[in-house]
Amino acid sequence: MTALKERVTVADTQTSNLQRILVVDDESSISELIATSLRFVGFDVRTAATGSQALTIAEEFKPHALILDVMLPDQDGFEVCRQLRNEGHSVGVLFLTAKDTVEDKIAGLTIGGDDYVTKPFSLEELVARLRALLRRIGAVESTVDDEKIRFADLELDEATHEVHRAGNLIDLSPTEFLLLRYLMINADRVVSKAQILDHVWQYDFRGDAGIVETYVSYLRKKIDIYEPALIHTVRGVGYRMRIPAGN
Amino acid sequence: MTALKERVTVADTQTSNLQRILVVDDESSISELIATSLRFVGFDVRTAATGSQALTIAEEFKPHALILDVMLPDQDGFEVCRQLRNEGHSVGVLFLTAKDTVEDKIAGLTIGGDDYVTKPFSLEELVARLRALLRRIGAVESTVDDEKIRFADLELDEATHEVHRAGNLIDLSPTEFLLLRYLMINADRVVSKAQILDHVWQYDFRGDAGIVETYVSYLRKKIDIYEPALIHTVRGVGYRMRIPAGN
DNA sequence: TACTTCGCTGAGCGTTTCCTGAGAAATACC
DNA sequence: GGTATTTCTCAGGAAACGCTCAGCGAAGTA
Repeated sequence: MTALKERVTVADTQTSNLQRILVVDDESSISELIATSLRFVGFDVRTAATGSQALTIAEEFKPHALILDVMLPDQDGFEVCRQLRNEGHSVGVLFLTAKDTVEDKIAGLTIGGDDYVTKPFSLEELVARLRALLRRIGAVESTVDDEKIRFADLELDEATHEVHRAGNLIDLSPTEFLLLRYLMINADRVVSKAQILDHVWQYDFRGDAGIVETYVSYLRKKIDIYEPALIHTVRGVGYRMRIPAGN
Repeated sequence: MTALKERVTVADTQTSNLQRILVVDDESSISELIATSLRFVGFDVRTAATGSQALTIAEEFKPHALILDVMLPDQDGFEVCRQLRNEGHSVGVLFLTAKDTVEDKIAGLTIGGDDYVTKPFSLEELVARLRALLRRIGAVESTVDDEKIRFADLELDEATHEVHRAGNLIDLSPTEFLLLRYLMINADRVVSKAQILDHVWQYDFRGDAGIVETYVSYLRKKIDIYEPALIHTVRGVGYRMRIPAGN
């Protein structure tokens, strides 16, 4: 599951064999952000701004999963979900909620394999959660993908949130975990600090790109105390995971 | 009986080899909640809102068991049960009752292998009771399942409600028991506090997720006074049962 | 070599997350 | 009816985390 494999050119035909995701949010900036990101990693994406629009599009698009804001102008996300399922569609739903959404609105969401992500989120996390959801509801073609990403002697397990290097368990904070995940997915490619910021940090982060340096530093102290070093900086460009060549 | 084995992709065909459960409740929110949850753990589920509808569906669906509200708009659950059995169907029935249902209505229910659960219930409990019922009436293909869940030197017996660690009997309250059960079923995976709340607590619980922390604390004081500690918190994500690696 | 830019990392601080004890309220038990 | 158990809330404190900043070193440039 490398980035290269994911970077498929998405034909906008109905009959692609990609996983179809319907993104529903009334803020177009949000839905476009998500849509662009999902298309880039190989999903077939449509967007809707209202609940009724979502139902109409779902009718013919037949998405494998929905990313659904709970706050919509016409009806709330739960209602959309209910109607959709009453019509027999068995889609997974990833709800988007504000951080301060009253807890009892969220109650029960995780029962059927659905999940929720609070705004503001980071794209890495959103995609990871979406993939986990698709796996759970069985919409993925049983890839041997056992929820693990590997590079060299590094192993990152999405289900347990564990990272091992050369057999040793490594303890990472949530942000460190997301950063490492992003680097590993893009192994052998250079990723800029701006890219990292856009994917790993929440989309409303307004800080300096210098924080990436700090977190790369943290990571190196945890995973590159082993030989050989895997995280390499490409001066003036960004960072790159790679196995150093013999020379 | 691990969570992974339960996480079967549910084909929506009539002729699956899954256990068939008919859920009968006039509140669609309840029946949908139950149906979703049961489908997720690998049952083939149908729902009905009235007694007569239940009889009609049972005719062709031939469920292995019913989950049946005793309060239905047209006739009461016992009557539905009686009619069904007069027609020769030998299904197990798990009744749903309000907490204040007069005891003598419930009396005698458990004689024929049936059982009842009071509303509001927790999904963990409902599923556990349903499984026990299916075992009793012999509808389950005699899995070697001896009603015990084991993890490391922990042993949880569903039949006796007893928990042992390293041979020592451990006394748990009902909620502690359910929580431990949920953690053990999902051993080696991270479960979020939201997931725990949705599965272990009653569906009408409207409190803070902080209560999960409290109960995890109780559990630790009872089962993790032994070495090694099995309940681990994954900061920012949730909890996880695991045997600490040697290193 | 001297200068400048870029990146690395340790220190510090405010915030969040988590743990746990104490006590009130509800429930079950005798 | 009274007692014990259980459930739940709350709040203090400890630890982890996210982030900023500043100083230092390394890499590029003239």
